[in-house]
Amino acid sequence: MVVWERPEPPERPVPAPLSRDRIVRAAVQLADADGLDAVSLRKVAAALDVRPMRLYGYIASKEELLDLMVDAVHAEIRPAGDGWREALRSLAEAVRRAAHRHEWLADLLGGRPQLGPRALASGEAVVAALDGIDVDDVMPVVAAVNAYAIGAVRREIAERRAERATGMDERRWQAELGPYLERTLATGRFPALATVVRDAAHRDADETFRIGLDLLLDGIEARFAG
Amino acid sequence: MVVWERPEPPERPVPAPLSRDRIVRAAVQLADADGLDAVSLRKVAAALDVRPMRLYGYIASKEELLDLMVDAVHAEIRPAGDGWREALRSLAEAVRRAAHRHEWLADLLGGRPQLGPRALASGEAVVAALDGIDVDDVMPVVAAVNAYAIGAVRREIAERRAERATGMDERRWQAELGPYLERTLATGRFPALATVVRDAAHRDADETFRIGLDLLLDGIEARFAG
DNA sequence: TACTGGACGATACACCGTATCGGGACGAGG
DNA sequence: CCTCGTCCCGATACGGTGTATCGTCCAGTA
Repeated sequence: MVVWERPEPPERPVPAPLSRDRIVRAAVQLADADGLDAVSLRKVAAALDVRPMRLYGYIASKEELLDLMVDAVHAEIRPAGDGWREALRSLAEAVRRAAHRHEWLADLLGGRPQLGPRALASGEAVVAALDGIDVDDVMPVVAAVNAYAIGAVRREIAERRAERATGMDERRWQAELGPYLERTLATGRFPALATVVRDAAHRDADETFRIGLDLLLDGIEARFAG
Repeated sequence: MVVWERPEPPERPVPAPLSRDRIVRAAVQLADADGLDAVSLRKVAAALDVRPMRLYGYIASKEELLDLMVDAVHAEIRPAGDGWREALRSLAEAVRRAAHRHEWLADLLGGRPQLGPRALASGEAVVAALDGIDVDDVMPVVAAVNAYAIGAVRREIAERRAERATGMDERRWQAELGPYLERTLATGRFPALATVVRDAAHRDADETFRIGLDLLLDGIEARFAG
């Protein structure tokens, strides 16, 4: 059959150009939109118009994909500011801001060692800013600030989710947990707790985070940079 | 057929007596032995010689089972000691010890609000010990120590697992991560980090945890109990 | 005794991560 | 240029997950 009347071959779907970067971006997008549970290799593959097993050319397991996602977000975590104190504070606050932008980060933070290039770059930046501190003290100090940031952020995100889950309202969890807590405290089994909840000023999340961070930084200053 | 020659009905397995407590104990045992991934409703049910759906009479979802597991472990977390400082320190160290006994706890800590009776009892005990501190400052202080403990413990357990995964050896991760880190630091892209890793004294996990905790407690003391 | 309401849990569903291995692309040898 | 062998890709399949559904069976009542 001559070429003039021979039909073109069926439009073969161009194999979607793929890369770790594209895969990770798709996964992050899914997680941002619908939470970490929405990240499955099948869904990521579908978002890229690709069959699932194709991904295994770029990653060895789902765990690796999660590691890559965390490292990708570390690009947004760059300490800035003059002096060790500002560097540490901005590190902690950058972690918190990143977790606000990507709530799923709270589920992953601290779950596995972060040794990707962007995480190391964050570490490099903060360690470099700590040159006023004895080299033997740098690691414990950074570790402490990191630990605080991770724990505080997890707690904050967990609370935010619990509030959202019980009815989408902002101030009071009306549906379940609020009344449960009130009832439980009213039993008198937790008198000190009840007093604090009743009488103490209720701080918002920003303030709570800042207070704890300041306490830790004060302690560091007194010990190492006095 | 007369009863004399009619066989007895097949020995029906006595329906295993069940309770939340038994279910949670079985789940904790599975998690202690083989990690959190080994906890599935099917495996828990099998351990209790029961069909999976039976469990839904006692819990509404797997998430609730995990909440119950965390609360059960909180029975081991009781702050002790005289004065607010000792109470906070022993709280943090009790969390850490619990996570050493139940590594899976690190995966769950801070992931959801802890409002079970045993978790509240821990909170009650520590808040009661803080009566020397202004009522408005109690929550932020406890939250800060809790945040630090959660973050530090997660980090520590994550590292321990990474070491174990790369070849079961204690001091040096020979298989993968160690050499990777050395190679990466040798590139010169992270000079400050490389200096610290090369020159600084390497602290063990106990010491690292204690240092960070002391820093935080110092900061609290300076601000609120001075 | 006959009926009925409700609780229980076997079955089934939708989905997961990934091991396997058939088939097709491609390079080498005749 | 054709054939054969190799290797690698990815469709298929497997063994698992959490839990919705709804048939079955039993207890309680009329």
